[in-house]
Amino acid sequence: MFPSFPSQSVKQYLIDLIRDRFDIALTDIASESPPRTSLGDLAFPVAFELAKRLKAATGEKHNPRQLASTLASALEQLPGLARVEVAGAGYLNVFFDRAALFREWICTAGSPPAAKPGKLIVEHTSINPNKAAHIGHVRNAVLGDTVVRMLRAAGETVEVHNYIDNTGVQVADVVVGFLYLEGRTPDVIKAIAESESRFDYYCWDLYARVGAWYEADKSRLDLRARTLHEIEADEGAAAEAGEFIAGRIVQAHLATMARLDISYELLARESEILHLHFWAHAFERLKQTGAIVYETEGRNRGCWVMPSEDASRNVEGEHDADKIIVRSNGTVTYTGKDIAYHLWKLGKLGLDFHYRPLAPDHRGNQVWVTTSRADQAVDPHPSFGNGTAFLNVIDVGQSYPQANVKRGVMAIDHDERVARSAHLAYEKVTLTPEAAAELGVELSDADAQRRQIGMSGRKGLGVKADDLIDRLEQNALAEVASRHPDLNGDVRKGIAQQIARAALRYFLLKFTRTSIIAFDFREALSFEGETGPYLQYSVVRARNIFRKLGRTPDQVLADLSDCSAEQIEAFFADEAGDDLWALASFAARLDETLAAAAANFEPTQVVKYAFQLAKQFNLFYHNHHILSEADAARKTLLLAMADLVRRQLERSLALLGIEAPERM
RNA sequence: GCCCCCGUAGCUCAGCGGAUAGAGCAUCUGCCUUCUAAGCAGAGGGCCGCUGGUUCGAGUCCAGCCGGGGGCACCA
Repeated sequence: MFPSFPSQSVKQYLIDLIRDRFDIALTDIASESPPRTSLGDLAFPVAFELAKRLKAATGEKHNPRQLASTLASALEQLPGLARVEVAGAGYLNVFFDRAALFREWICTAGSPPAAKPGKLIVEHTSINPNKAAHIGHVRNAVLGDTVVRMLRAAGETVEVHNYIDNTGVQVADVVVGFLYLEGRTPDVIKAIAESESRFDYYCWDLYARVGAWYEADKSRLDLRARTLHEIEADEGAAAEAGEFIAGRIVQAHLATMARLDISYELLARESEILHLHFWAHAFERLKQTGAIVYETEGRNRGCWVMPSEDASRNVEGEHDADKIIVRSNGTVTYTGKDIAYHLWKLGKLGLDFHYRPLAPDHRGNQVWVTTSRADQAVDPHPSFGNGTAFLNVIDVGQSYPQANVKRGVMAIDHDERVARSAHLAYEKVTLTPEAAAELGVELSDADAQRRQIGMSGRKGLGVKADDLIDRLEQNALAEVASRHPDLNGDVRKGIAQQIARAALRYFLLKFTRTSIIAFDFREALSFEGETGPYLQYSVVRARNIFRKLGRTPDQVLADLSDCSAEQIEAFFADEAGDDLWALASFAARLDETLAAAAANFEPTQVVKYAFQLAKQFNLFYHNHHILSEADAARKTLLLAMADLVRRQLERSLALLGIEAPERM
């Protein structure tokens, strides 16, 4: 148990009360936070709803205010409440027993939530392994990683996958660049990787050059097709080069993500899905269940298609709503392969990968990667797959194929737990014209008129993740050095890294998933205002109070038993006491915030809560100089407040993948 | 043509059907001999795109429209 607001128990009591008194069955009732603390801790507009339901049931009109008043007198019997008031046109405002709740919050130490059944498989990052990661990829990874942290904190078992498309067009393009544009052999590519300090940056540039090279002579696209085929068949120099390049770039991506405290349990590679014939198995299943049908006539003649739920949408001359899974030439589409992969995720394929260990991650946890070679397989390995649902963090542009994948999987396994599977779609990161200019991009007139410019790996246009993190760390280091000249270099560097990580993660999470982020350097590089470092700073301030005091929070909290209920009551009594209570009770609302955020897969809700809590804490810090407080009991209570908020703030930050340094 | 997302302060964005719509940035004004000013306080700034509808109550739900972005392959 962590400190929490007892809104659920009050709500349930009201539901029962209404059922007994009025014979009206409400499954859930709305509650809200009153606009001011003086109006109470919880408000229920339930009397309005009740009046409506009573009128529908009996035909009689009821005054909401009167109903609220009836409910209020009954509700006051509930232990833990100080009083209940009726306000406005019929609001039921509940006031908690502050002294009792505060003592409870201070004493609840916190333990993990009860484990929920099943296993969620979260796939995120999944960057094409052919070039350095850019800020858009980082949004994906930070979002996915944060959702994983939230789900785990909410009691879910989560397995984290990073899908490696090592046999796709993008890898093929870089292979074409090395083999044909630059005329390298696989051995020379390996030598370049050794001599270049940033192989991923080299590939970034090369990929852009290949795009222009195709553009200059379209017949070169034949090389892409040939290379892609060789990679898929695992033959020749192209396959060797592709395997090497993808492997190296994946290492670079893992290193970049480690800087943001992001890691994975399994890297699932597309090459295995091909070589281990996942599709052949899935094909049989899909045919058996009738999920796909063979077309003998019409536009899709000779194809296996997944019929649209709504056949009327197949209009002559328009796009076909049926999704082709196997082409008339017998080859399978991406959607088909992805259905096979997702059937594996749910343990419904009847086939498994082989696994081999990769290096441990930055926290020392073993990372595994799939392999198609039985001789490379290492046993024992953790049990991968067999999930009850999958969650895919993929940008919103993939909504249509993702919907088709889920449809295909559900056709075979329509378990309600599987139905929880979802595409966690998020919008892209674009560049402001200013940011593009700073990257040295020449804008066309049309682009200059726009408010945002899309990033393009193909054009080499984008903010590289490591460049941005470097700048953040550099700026943070300069700030730390000026504030703490006494600290040694390594400590300063460590603090700067924590600050940089917080700034970037917070920046990417403060926008809701559906909001396009127009990347602006000034905003992203800021450490002031609504930023990650602001939150860290709040925690550091709270810790500094105890450091200066020379006692630990536990020692101080032991003193709390010396405080009488009357003293705590008095502490929260007057107008200033209302403000103190507002802070304490807001700090107790993390769990309900987390529950809502996890249910919506929306980290922004935690972000806004944490920022709000930090802001309120900073005001408290400013208004109450704790260490100079003369009244011993009051000082103890102020310290207890500071520690309660600090604990909840640190928990909130941990959900966001942010740690507060000891000093900053 | 169909589908999805967005439209809220000068800018960037929050806002579970509920009480007087908020924050950061920017502008202006105060506050460092104190537990760190990466901070705090204050001021100005809003037909919540438009029009209807549902509701005791709509920025929030529904319909239509306007504007911006994305999607609708025998590509991935």
